[in-house]
Amino acid sequence: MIEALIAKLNLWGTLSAEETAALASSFGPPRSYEPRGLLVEQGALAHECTLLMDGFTGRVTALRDGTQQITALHVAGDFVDLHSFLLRIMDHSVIALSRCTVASVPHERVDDLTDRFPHLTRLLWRSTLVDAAIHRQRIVGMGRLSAIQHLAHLICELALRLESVGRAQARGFDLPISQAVLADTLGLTSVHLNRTLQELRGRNLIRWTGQRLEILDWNALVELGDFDPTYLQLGPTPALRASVPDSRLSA
Amino acid sequence: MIEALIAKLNLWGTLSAEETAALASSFGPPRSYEPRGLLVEQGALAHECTLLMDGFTGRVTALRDGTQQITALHVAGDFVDLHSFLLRIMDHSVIALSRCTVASVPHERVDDLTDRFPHLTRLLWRSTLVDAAIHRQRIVGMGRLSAIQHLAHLICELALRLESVGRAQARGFDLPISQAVLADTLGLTSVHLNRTLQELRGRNLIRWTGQRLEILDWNALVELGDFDPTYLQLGPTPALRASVPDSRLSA
DNA sequence: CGAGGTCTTGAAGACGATCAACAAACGTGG
DNA sequence: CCACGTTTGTTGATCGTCTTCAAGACCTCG
Repeated sequence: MIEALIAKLNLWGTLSAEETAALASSFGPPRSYEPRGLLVEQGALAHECTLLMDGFTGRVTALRDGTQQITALHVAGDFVDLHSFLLRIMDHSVIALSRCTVASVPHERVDDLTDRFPHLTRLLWRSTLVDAAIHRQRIVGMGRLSAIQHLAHLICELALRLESVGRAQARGFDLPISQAVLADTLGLTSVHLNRTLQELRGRNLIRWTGQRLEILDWNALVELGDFDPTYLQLGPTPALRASVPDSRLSA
Repeated sequence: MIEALIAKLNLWGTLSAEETAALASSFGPPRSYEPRGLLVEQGALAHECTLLMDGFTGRVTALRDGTQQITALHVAGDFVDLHSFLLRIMDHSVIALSRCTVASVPHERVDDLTDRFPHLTRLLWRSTLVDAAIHRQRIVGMGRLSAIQHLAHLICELALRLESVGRAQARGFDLPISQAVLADTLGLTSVHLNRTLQELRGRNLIRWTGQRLEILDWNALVELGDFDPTYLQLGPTPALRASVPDSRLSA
């Protein structure tokens, strides 16, 4: 269950057997949430950090006027609130966007781990830095890209993040979330997101039927969204992607 | 010079004399930049972390089409690229937005500090988590607030961040940056930012003549921008703010 | 004094929001 | 297995915020 996390951390700097064991043994029993389930509440005092093992969750901040903005999407292997360990009071909620399963580590345990394992600490720290880099891409997308460009960018990002934990293939990935969620992520209305999605389908770049999002033209998506995967820090360019035929060139 | 940083870290968990000394002695000599000066380049391999001691810098990501988005503003006491220590290759540039002075720590030195001082490590880590929280507020602002609301929010944020390092008073603060910079930060055109600024001035909320930004009605700005300072993690509500008369109530 | 950057203004247009209604899909219980 | 209510997806028409393009005023500093 937590192999996704271990694999992710190992991508950046190998964990010793001792570190791996200490980390793996820190998690409590897995538990599940239904879509819309609340994992952590905005304003609450956190006392544990939660790892997403399967499904999708998101960071949601609710506005006075009743609207909400999703500031981050999480995939398997992501900590949904590792920052709560040092920030304690949550500046946003975390909710389930699909059926999902998670496991948690008490803050005292993280404290202990960071006291004993500087190397592991740096790797955990690093994972929060990648979160921040992803935030920045969202800012760029909202500030300087059009709706369709930003959506293309987000799809590329999700594809690579999911692929890095074995949850996506070159052809596509499961994305069992609603259009409304995607709209709240991109800062659009669900009406406009729907139209943007149709545009993307009309251009034969993607297909998205219920669960499965199929990528029909990876290179065109990358081009459209001005997508540069460097910020995801996934190491050497994933082999899979490199082998996808450039259908734009052949078109 | 680096007291701003020390003070900031001490806000969250006191540093021992040894930790303070080790940190303080890690910085190289101060150096200065003129506006538009390039501190770190997008795509470059970083080998040191830079602390801003005075002035303003920003994280800039350049788009293919020639536009740019500023994803973060830094004030005195902020590390401009602490994340480069663990991410190495920069996903954005850092440029001077005003005349400013900085000092740097080699990555090896940070490595050494994080090996020896777990507590200090957590405080440094924490500062990057606050950066991320600020990113999230920018996302919320761009996604769900109007231009004038987002601008009000940003002004509130800058006021508190500057105040926490002694660079702002209740009446206002120096903000020697151009409107174009502010526009790139909020994801607007400079034309529209200018008009939004005039609206804010017209409502008698702020005055901004050259250098000095004067806050005429703090409470109205907070209300307009839906500003909740929790995410800045500045500890107990600053006394200064609490003592500002509520001119909206008295109006 | 000239030059470049910054600020300001106007007019027109586009992208996305809003409002409203309906269709389709889903899960649940009768 | 169908009936039902609820959530999700889709479409149309209109509106508004912000963009774009263009030009001119101002300002600072060599």
